[in-house]
Amino acid sequence: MQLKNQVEWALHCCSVLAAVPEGKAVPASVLAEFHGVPKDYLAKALQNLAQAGIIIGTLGPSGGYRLANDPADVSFLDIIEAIEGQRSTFVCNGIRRNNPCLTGDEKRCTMAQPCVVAKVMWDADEAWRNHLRSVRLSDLLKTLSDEVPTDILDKGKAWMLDRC
Amino acid sequence: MQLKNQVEWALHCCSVLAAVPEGKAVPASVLAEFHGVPKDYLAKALQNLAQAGIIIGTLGPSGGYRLANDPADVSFLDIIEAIEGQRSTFVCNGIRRNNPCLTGDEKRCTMAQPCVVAKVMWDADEAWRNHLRSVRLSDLLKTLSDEVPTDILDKGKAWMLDRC
DNA sequence: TGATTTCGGACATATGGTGTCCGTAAAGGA
DNA sequence: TCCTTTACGGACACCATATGTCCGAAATCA
Repeated sequence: MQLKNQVEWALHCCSVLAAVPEGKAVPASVLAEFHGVPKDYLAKALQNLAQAGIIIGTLGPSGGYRLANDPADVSFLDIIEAIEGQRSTFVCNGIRRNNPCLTGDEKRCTMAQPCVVAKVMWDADEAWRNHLRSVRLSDLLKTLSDEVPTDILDKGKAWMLDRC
Repeated sequence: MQLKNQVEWALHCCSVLAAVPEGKAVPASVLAEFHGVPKDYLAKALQNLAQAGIIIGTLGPSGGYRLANDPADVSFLDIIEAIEGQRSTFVCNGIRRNNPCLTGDEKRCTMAQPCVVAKVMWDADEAWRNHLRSVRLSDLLKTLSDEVPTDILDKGKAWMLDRC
């Protein structure tokens, strides 16, 4: 069980878009070159982010992507769910139903209430999501400015502004 | 991103083994029929559980599987990791390294400290695991005896004892 | 000895992640 | 108006993994 590589790309791309001056649009090709990932495949991930309303794509020269909302309003979970979908990591196939020593009525009675195994798994998923919901892009930017040398951060920004 | 079906099967199998009288061994074929899943593929999952030291397999007639430890000492996480492995759901491919506007020295400096994006993701994984670590097979048995009608539970136990 | 069981490997198939390519439409500049 | 740039959407190929099946070997017990 493993998240797609696109999740890592999407998180880093959103981090970049949050750091870029408001109004500037960054083309997918620039984001791809900056992160060293295949442009066409990254484009798919960016399309998903756009469909989820996290970023906005504009056409034509000087077009590209920009954040749709304030970085404080975008959580890690928003970005991850835009790429991975919202379904839980655990799917209950209801194998209780296959119990060979139950009558039809008893099966219906059993299946009427949720599976206790599934409930534990779904609670764990909820703990995972709660943590990811609590971290916003603004928090990420703050941590970055605290932990990464200023000149390296500025170098990246300058490189980015130079081509959008 | 989705857990294997084998995880569901393994959890339900361990639940059954925890409910069976001590000393009794349940063959893989019986567990497969009880849950209505393919025997040969379930056998692979049970082998993983055995290698992880969660269950013990004994050969020959009247052989089969039994729990290796007290149900209070077996967590959901133990079972899941035996099937899925222990690696985190998020893998950091270090795309920071690909930043095209950094010198070799600056890349080394950047990569020296952990990626802040990855740290958030790993913390979320840890929250997931902490919840699964906190739930034991004994808790599951207790919930089952609370929420499932006694006659249905007994019917299953009788069916199981009848063939092992 | 023969039946039963786990164990381990080999193999086939299905599904989904990864990556590429192409045509279309929209936007801006010459 | 024409050309370039961009996002958008679909189609396709490739590959890793999940799923499922089969077989032989070794161990155990009647």
